[in-house]
Amino acid sequence: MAPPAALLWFRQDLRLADNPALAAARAHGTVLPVYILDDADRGPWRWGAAKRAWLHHSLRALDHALRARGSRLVLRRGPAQTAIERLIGETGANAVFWNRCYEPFAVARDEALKARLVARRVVARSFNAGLLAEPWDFASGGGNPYAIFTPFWKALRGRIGAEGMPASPRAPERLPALPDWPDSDPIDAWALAPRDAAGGFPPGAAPGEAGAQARLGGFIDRALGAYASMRDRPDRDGTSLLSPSLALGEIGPRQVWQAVAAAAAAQPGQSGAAESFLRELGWREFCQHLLFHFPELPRRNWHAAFDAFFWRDDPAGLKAWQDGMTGYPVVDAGMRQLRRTGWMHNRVRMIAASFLVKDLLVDWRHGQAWFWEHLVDADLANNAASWQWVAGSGADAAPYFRVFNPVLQGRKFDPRGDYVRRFVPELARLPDGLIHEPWTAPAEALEAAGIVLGRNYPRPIVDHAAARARALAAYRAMRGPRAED
DNA sequence: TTTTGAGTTGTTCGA
DNA sequence: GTCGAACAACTCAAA
Repeated sequence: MAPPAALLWFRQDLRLADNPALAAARAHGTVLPVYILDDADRGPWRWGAAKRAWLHHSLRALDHALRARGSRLVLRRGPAQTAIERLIGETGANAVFWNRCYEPFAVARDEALKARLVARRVVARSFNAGLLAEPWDFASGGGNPYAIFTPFWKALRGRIGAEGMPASPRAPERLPALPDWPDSDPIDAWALAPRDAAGGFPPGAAPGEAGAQARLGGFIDRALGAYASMRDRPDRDGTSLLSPSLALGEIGPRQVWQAVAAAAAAQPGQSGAAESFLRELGWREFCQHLLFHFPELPRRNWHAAFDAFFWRDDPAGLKAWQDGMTGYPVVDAGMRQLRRTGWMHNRVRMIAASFLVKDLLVDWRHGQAWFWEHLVDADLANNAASWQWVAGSGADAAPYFRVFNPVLQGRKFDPRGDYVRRFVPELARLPDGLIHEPWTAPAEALEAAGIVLGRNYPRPIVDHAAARARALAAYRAMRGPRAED
């Protein structure tokens, strides 16, 4: 009789290397790799279209890699607990291994599942593959979760510096096949990548573990040295573009850390750049930390004072923002990059988010929902924490009076307008000096560029100076009642 | 317990 | 054109 199988439940860890649950499953016995499409568990935070499309290709890549090792990926859908118990019944598996997820629903679900499995005498063990440090790993001196990034980062950075990074398990070379494979859903039946979403990925990024590794290596060779300055330039390929891979665990933060730290050690001139990059990994950790300790983060203002904020109901403005038709070129370029590629440069995310929240005074949750649907790297913690950061309602957030000026930001970070030209082609023929504010262009310049404002490119839907003043007034009004106490 | 220093990413205004 | 200050208080983290 064949030894009982260990179920390896893939979740947001779609890789074979640096996968402690896989290593444990393999040590236990024959491995049954399974992925469960758990929409039923996720409530309102079912993954959006862009991420589902990425997931489709990532699962195919994972199955391919498993088959190259003599195994395969079994696909099931439904509530995870039902799917897992059914698989145990079908195969006689006596163990389940997984790497932890930290969204509130996942924590609750996995805890309940573990208790249930243990009661049935099934081994259930979980591991950390997704974070440098887990949310319960450390707290501030007072015992509270960190709420400010810098002390959080000092503590995390200091610990890794002192203790080093635990070694990552390697990808197994072979994974023995089961004598009988349980049924698997055909992936096409899941319709994760409908035709109109296909192909819309950022150039240079490829789904799957191998794609993530290639991207990391290329980034370190090509862009790490200049990261500190070039990371802010949407017109350059200066970022790692690893966010979609990190979001699904095609690569883990420890792998990224180790590779970047090794590059910095080999070339000491890069250590400053490497530190600034590692800091961004730190922000990812911080966001996870915040969500874990404040599960309401995607729904409620972290600063309760913002519950009294007066958001405008502006469907037309929201639609113009979503469509990349605000009349502010850098905002429109970003929003169109998002629709077309499923990704937006970080600097432009801030500019576009600031525009929605401060220039239009639209509730940050509307922006959060749009990003959730359209980002291939959608991550509940990053998305919620970052929108609240921009809105000013979040932990360690931008001060309310910090309102991005889309013209100045465009001139500063896209100085030649190359980024705008790529995504807003109707402006491509405007000279560099006018491309971030076409409404100020002389009539002959517009004519020469083939632009008729209001016809083939919109006039600004709000006047930024007036919108800024309105935003500051709205924030003052929010604070006002407290001042009278 | 109290105190002290500090806090990702900006903009505008006036000297 | 450049520079520093104001913008607003508040809460967190650590001593």
